Amino acid sequence: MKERKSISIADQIFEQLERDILSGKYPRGELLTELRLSEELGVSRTPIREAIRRLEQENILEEAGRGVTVVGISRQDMLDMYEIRIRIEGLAAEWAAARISDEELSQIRDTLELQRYYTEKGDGHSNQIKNLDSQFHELVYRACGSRALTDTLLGLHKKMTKFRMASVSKQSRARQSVEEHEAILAALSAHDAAAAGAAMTAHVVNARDRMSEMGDEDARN
Amino acid sequence: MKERKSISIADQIFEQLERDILSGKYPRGELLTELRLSEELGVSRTPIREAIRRLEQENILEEAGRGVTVVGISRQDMLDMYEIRIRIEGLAAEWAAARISDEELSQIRDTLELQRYYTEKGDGHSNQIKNLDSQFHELVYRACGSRALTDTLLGLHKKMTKFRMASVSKQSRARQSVEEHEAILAALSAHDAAAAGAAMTAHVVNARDRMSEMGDEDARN
DNA sequence: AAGTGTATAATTGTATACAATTATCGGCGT
DNA sequence: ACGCCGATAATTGTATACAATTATACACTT
Repeated sequence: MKERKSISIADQIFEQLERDILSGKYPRGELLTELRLSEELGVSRTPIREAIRRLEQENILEEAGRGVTVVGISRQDMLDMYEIRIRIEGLAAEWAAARISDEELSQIRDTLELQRYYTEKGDGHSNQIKNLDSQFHELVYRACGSRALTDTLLGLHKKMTKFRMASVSKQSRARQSVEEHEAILAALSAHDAAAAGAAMTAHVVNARDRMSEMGDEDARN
Repeated sequence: MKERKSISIADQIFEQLERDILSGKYPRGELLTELRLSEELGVSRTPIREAIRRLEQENILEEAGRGVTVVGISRQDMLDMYEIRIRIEGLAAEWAAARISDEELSQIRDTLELQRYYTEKGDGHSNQIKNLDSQFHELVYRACGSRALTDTLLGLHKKMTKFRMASVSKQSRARQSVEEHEAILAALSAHDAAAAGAAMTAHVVNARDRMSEMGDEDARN
């Protein structure tokens, strides 16, 4: 009955540092040393080291002779990631349409239903909506049946969702997002690969355009 | 005068394990434990652990309750990675064409010249040719000016070049590859983004087709 | 005053000890 | 014979000790 996860300290540190770096808490260029982090976080250097190595592997940190420096991601990185997703996320939807199971379809349906519910309910649920949006995309990634494509998209998506506050969207935009998700789900349900790909690509293009239009006030590189 | 790199044991272990896994030395599904690896490789568990964490981050290993299991990559993964590259590697060439420096151009030119030299010289240089081919692509990635795109493509490319013996190519094909590289370089030199993108995409398409045609005899999943 | 060398401090790299968790095996009861 | 249960072994997680490396500061020389 006890589904013990037993999250290790190293994993927690990794998640926390990743979040703090991508959200901008640690400014780009900041030097981090193992000793400082281990004192700040109250654990030994061992789990810190593991977390740092993993973050280096993700190119979020980079070694700097002594210690590591924060690389993080910039607004431009976000736009570039959209350009990449525009070119391959439709492919994931195409492949998913061809092979998705009823079980997977109903998971997506449930997720989307919740998203619609919170969106119509009004403000105050931006966090739930954000998480459900992420879940929708990740379910499609996993349904595409290609580990290479799933991994690539999951990696990009994870960084994007954790970036700053990840664009708090207005309700009008949230409604549009739900509609686009519904179009994607319809095409997936019909196993119409071309339609699913086109709908997904259009959706990502819209998301990019929304971010492009959004404030440039955040000048921090 | 001494450009000391001081490669740590952890880094060496990482490289070695990555190579051995991607080349198929460790069969998919094999269970690896820290103790076994530390005994086999004659080092303590600490550097082993770091290497394992990094390989997990690359989705080449995955945790398995006790120990980690080898995931590696399959022939199908290779084909999928080609599909991804077909859709984004042209973008890297486009962006590179717009901003590449003379310094970067001459590096690519030098690399290509060597590749042509070894290719014409005949067989017995497949290793050099393979490395120069990798170098060509990676120079373009780095010239594109986008960390997100560079990282994504480097990650895919690294896995592909280390896969099995990475397709020992016949000389006829090697010549064709040189020609395609020359077309890409010409477009980059002219700062013609559209031509560079088209040439690069065509090049990756050809590489995929060659692999598609190549033997299916390797049934190992 | 500038540069060089050396001592010193700070930091990372590696090994090991120990704790905690999880699997495995054998015995016991039914 | 089958399944449950506990002891034992195997394995990972964390901390710490120590070695090795690298940066820093300071004195000394020219």
